Amino acid sequence: MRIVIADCSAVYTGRGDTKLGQGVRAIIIKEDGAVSIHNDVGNKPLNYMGKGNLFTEEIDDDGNIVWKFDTTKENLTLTMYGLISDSQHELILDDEGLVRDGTESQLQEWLAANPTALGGDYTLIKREYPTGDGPVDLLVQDERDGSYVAVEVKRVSMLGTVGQIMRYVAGLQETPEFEGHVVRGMIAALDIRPKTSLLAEKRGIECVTVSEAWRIHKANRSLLEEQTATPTPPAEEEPKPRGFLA
Amino acid sequence: MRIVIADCSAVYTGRGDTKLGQGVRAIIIKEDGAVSIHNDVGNKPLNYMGKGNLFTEEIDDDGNIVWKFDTTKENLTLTMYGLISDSQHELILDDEGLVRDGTESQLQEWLAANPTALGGDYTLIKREYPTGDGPVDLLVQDERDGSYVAVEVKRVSMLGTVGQIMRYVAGLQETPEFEGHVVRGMIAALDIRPKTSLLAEKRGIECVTVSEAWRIHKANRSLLEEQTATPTPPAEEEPKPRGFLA
DNA sequence: ACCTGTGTTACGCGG
DNA sequence: CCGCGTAGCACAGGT
Repeated sequence: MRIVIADCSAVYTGRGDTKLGQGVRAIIIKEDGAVSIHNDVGNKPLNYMGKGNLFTEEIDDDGNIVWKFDTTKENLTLTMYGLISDSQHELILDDEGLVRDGTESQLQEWLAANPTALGGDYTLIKREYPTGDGPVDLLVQDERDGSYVAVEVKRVSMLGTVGQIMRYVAGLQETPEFEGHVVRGMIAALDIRPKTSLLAEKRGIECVTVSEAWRIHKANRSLLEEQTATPTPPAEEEPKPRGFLA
Repeated sequence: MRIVIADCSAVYTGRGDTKLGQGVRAIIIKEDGAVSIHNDVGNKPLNYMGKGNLFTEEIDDDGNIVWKFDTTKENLTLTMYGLISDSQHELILDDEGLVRDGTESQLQEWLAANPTALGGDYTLIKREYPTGDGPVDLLVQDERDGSYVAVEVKRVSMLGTVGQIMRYVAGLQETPEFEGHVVRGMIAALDIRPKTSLLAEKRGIECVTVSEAWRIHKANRSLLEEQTATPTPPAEEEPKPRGFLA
């Protein structure tokens, strides 16, 4: 990783256009070619370019160093009027990398294995069920009346989720397989924003907050891990898809 | 800005949970307290914390330096097993900051002033029109048949836009003011993804790609700026919404 | 302080 | 390679 502190300005063209006036900033160039220009505020860089760009160095008419980072679609040009610091460091990456917990995919996995956590006698039809308008997170069947429910799983559910579900439900209702069947929409999330819940209600979409059940599940799970301490893998079998597809 | 290269590990809890194993990484602490931990790949930090956190330093039982960055809702703990480099730099920020061009809000402003660029005899009713399900970017009226059109403006329009419009149109159709009137939905964007365009079609939402007209508008605009060359402030006064400090 | 929407979102996963 | 959806999204702007 190369770290340069320099008095510089920058111009970017590509997905949008930006101009950055003169100032002293930190420029970070990573091993994979990714570059970012930081001021002394916030987490996001002012300008940046992903890996896979072509790096070139020139000197302009005024004797300033000009760095270019180009791809076929984007260009970042950095002009340096003065160099304050330039250092290189060898970073070592551990092979585990960053381990995340509590992601949406984990939530989805858990709900697929325990559909009753959705608050009814539900049976899983399929995860990532293709609706024709994109895949819905879970498709389940309500055993009480045989109706189908398209479930969108979220960590945090905001207004956009409602439109997303409306889209999926509309897609399913157009599918011949669901001719004559009732298809409803549902949001299952750790946190459903008040306005979202209101709007969902208006659109006939059921909202289920699963944070409490999830917390208990996680507690039990870590307890189990402690007790078993890897004598045998707990088999954690996922119920296999059923219904008309399979 | 303080830049530390160290052999370290990190634990984060808050919006999610993450664990970062031991490795040599770059730690950046900015003037406002924002901190980020970078490996040598990509633009995004492995771990980070926004400004406004409480920074504390301790020594653990093994003699390692432990840095904590805490807010009421989040905690980032960084343990350092070895220090490779530690430097401080004074960055200077120009008062212009980053100037963006081609943003969605500029697009919206332009289309509000030139609704015929939407490809018909349209008249602007209102920008950011409240639908009850959130404000729609533009509400225009089609002078040919008196129908109303809810326009969602995007730089790049993807599938989610369709659900967004469906939501707005549904919201408007429920409003008493539009009782008995036709309300349609429209996407106006520089780039509409093929699948998005297809789905929008299916849902009766019109798609207009305005990239060409926008390009011409921008060209004319910069030409105008050159000609006038600041004899009088071009009245074009933008309210000067400044970025970081204020 | 919370909610809402944009972003050169970045990034990973699937086709 | 592109499309699509998530993210500890970050961040700005409004209420």
